Amino acid sequence: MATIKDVARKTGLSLATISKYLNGGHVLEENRQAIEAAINNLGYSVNRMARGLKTSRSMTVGVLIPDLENAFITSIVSNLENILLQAGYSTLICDYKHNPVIEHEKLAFLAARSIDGLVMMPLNGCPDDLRTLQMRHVPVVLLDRPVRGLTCDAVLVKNRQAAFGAADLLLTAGHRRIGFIGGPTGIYTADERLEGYLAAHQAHDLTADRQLIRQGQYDAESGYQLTVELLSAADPPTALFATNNEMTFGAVLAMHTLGIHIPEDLSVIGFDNQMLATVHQPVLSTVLQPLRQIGETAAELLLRRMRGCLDDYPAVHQLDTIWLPGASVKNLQS
Amino acid sequence: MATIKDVARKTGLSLATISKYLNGGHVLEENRQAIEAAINNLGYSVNRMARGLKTSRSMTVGVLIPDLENAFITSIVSNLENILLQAGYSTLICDYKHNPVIEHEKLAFLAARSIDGLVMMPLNGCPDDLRTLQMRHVPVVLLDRPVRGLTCDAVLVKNRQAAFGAADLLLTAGHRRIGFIGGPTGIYTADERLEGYLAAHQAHDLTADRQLIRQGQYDAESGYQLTVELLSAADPPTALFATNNEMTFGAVLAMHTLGIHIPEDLSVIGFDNQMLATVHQPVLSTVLQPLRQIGETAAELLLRRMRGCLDDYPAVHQLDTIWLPGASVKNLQS
DNA sequence: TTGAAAGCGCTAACAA
DNA sequence: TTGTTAGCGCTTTCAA
Repeated sequence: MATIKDVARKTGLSLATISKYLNGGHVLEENRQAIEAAINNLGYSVNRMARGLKTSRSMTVGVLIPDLENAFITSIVSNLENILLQAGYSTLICDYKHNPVIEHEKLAFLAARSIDGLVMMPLNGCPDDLRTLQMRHVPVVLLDRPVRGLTCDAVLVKNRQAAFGAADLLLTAGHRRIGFIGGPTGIYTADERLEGYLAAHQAHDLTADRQLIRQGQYDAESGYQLTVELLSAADPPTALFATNNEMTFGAVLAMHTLGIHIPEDLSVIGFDNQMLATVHQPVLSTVLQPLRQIGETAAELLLRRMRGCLDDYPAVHQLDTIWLPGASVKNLQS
Repeated sequence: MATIKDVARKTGLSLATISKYLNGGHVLEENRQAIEAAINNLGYSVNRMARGLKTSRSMTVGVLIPDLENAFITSIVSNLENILLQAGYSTLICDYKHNPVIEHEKLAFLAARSIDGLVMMPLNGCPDDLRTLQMRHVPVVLLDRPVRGLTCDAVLVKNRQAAFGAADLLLTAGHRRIGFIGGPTGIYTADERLEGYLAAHQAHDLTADRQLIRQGQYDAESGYQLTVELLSAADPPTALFATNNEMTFGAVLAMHTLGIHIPEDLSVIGFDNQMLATVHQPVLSTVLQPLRQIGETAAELLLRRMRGCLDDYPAVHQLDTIWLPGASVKNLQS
């Protein structure tokens, strides 16, 4: 592989001049041409490791996510990557498979990789590890949820508002028994979504039957299981709100297994699973997160921080969700 | 950040000894303990860029795929990553969005990143770029399809056999007009799958009606479009075989839009889209690719090559597909 | 605008 | 088993 030395030799200029050119410095026009010719001729390209060693910047951003097989997540990552790449950064994507042990390991892995920044969708979040990173001036942007006890930039969505909207829509359609398939207590998004559901009931001067509120692990299995439980109970709901991507999948699977027709037998609102929503018959009314906007917001925030701008630190963006209107809600009034 | 020098100073040993320890060399027991103590104490970790500069290995593998939002692909990547990570490699994942221009750009990007190996699911494949990489002794493993005119390791599946099986199943069930939703001519997997379909007809002493064979862009839009065309033709098929992940999605969407019932009105066999297949009512009989096995086979092959073993070069693995039995095929005989 | 030279942190001869 | 040393390719003072 050609090095900067070869370019210097070929052009008769010094290392310093070539380096200056490479880094956008000013060089005499005729030298510029000579350098460019030599570079093309030799097929030279900068050795990133040498540069990184010298500058102690890797031009790499770590991306830590719970699942690489979830289109909801990878869509965000794809948008992130686009923008970071344009700014000259590579992304080192790691997947912790919803496992807090792996989460910690991969965070250590990324930290040892001398990343210049980190975007993370946390489970536990490993606040100590993140704090260490921040102390080394590696900016961190959280996705989807904050980490308790950690001051940090974050890009979130308006979970409460979204869940309120969904429940309100069902209540307004005359439903009084609305099953809620939620995530684990203590998980930020799960708590927020449940609050929104409860607040909608209050707004209608109603109290939700606690029996209708079921909480699982935010995975397809518990979505399935809880739906079966809810629907086979003595006094089943007339509507169901599944509150994340996986649980929506599990819930729909359960309804199919039970031979339940949507929306004749049961009205349904889903969350995030756009593919399922559109392919479902009828189309599933669904709360969608603004994946593109989440990715772009996070990327731009991180880039700003990596440039050293801490103006609005900590910035917590709360984005609006998107309503995908379907035909899975039956109006009981009409 | 602590360096190897700090560890040397703290232990009173030389740089070389520390380096040897770091790289698995033998060191006196008491020195070992001293080194480990110092490392913990200082929070030392190897500077990858310095090491890479010296060894000219980045311990990074490039992964170039057409789409990061496709669970069929990211599932392979996830399995790949697992194994490579265990072997100490990071993966640099790039997504070219089914765009040959971006494909070329990202390949250049990866090449400039001094990757130690490349796993690629090609569109054009950029044989010249890949050849350049190979000449630099960067091993390349192709996924899903070979690149014309390039000698290269590859991990493929038995497309012909899978398509033969699907068509044979429909023919055996008494179907004589089987719509084929295929990919573009010239694309390896598309050609192979079409051949399998045709061969099954031959095996039944039948000739497929050319009107029933439609070829699109392997995307959801053409899957939708071609299905609409096929079903609104004068003499529509009684069965349909969609031959990739996206087209299966498009086809199912089209049937729903047209109000066609599966399998009463039309028998259907899909490809790859496991989520859709299982959530569909009834479950869609589907050809699945062995995602885990593909990822693992590719990772192990690449690791072997990166270790310098070229024993069986070029190795072309042809893996068996998996049959997901559903209830979407109606038997016309009974 | 250009050049000389030091040194980033590490590995790998080679010598002891 | 341990230590000395050169140098990987680059950036960046500092001086010219």
